[in-house]
Amino acid sequence: MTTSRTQALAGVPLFGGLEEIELASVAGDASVRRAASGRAFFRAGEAATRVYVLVAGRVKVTEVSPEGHEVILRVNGPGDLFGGVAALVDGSEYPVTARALETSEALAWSGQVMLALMRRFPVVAINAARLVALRLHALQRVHHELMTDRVERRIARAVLRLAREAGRRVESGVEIDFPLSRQDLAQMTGTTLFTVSRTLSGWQSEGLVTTARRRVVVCQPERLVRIADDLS
Amino acid sequence: MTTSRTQALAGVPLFGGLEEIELASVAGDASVRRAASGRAFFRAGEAATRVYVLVAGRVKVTEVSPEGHEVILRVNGPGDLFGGVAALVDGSEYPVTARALETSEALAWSGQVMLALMRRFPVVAINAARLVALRLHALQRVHHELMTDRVERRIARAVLRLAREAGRRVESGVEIDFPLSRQDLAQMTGTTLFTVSRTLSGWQSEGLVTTARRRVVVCQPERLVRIADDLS
DNA sequence: GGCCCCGTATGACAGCCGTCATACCGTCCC
DNA sequence: GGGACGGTATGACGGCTGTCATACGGGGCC
Repeated sequence: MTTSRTQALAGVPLFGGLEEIELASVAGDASVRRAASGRAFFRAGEAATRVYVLVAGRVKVTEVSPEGHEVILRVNGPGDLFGGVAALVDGSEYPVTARALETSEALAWSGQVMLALMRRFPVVAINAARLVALRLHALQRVHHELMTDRVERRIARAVLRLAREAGRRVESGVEIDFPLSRQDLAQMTGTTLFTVSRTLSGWQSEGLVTTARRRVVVCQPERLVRIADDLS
Repeated sequence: MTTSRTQALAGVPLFGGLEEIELASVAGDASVRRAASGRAFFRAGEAATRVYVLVAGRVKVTEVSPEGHEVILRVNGPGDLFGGVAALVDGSEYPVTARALETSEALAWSGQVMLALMRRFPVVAINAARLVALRLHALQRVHHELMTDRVERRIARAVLRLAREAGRRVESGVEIDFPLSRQDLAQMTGTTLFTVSRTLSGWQSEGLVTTARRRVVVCQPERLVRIADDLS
């Protein structure tokens, strides 16, 4: 029971630096949450009561504006913290929605319990600060790209990032290992599904990628990198 | 000496929850850093050795891409943490540049000392995680706007934010209390100085704002809010 | 006081890309 | 197997806004 949870927490960055016994104690305070593909762990606006660490599956974190525009902020994989630090602020609400892209499993702690853990094991609080900072830096880079780069380059960067973080080797190249629609890519890169469709079509006809329904395989990463980084 | 530093730290969010004696101890570990207008506390790429808390003045945090495009990520005021969490990661580099917009003064701790403080006072680490999370959420909102909103709305939002965070009441309205050029606004909103100039000119001729060299005064905030929020 | 430079203003032009319309196709579900 | 639906493809059109050129004016520095 708890031992399998403890194993799930080994190697999770949030708990790096804890002894095994401490890890077991942390695991003992956790509850298991599962979400089928398409279901939400939590939605924006709900009371932020829990902190999650993803154990298996994949979770997309999205934000919706009052006008109804939805954007994808990131896609989390196993080991990632999410729902994170909103839950540490009393009475706050989740600012984002976390939705399973495929059947997913996470460990969860209430904000109160996580705060107690952090006071008991300061390294966990330090890790949390670091992790959020890394996420901030990643978002700063994407934000910078959005400000200064054309659409094609932004899509190239997004595809390369996803291939790096969630790629699986297949015979023809590296496949992005979860369902990814044109619309999803558009919501990550600040463009429209039409432009993404056009761009991927172009790349496909030149052999850079092969695509199918909600599938993308990167065949020639180096040419994609050239699109992403070329200083012209 | 240390007592004046201690006073400077009272009310700083990073150290919320510390007793006065503890605060004095924290202050004792700090060194004072000053930067004249236009000088940098640190630059992107330098070894991230120090954590700063701004005591007086104003600091803009910018990021430069390999192509040389510079964007402004935020403007910090007194009490704000900056250079923050990069310094907690061993051997890391600052991902951004922090430059004084006016003569500024900060307290600084080495990353090692700050880590020790966090282990001794876990609440400081928890505060740090919260603060970085708040900054992340703020950037997420701006990022969302950049993806979905037109330029005029983005500029309106940026001006309103600055007026709220760094506004000073004057007879004709609320003046943004530090030098702010068209170029600065462009680098905050992902557009060009030309478009900002055109937009502000339009607003000025309609009486929404008055402008001068690196000066912006918001005269009719409610009409600016309408531009920022109108669902049309 | 005068010069230089930075910041600003404004017009002309073009092109990236958003918007809308239409059609195709694979998948799922009865 | 057939229909419905969600995802994709592609064209036409237009406008927001980036790019470039030019000019002006106020501040600061010698």
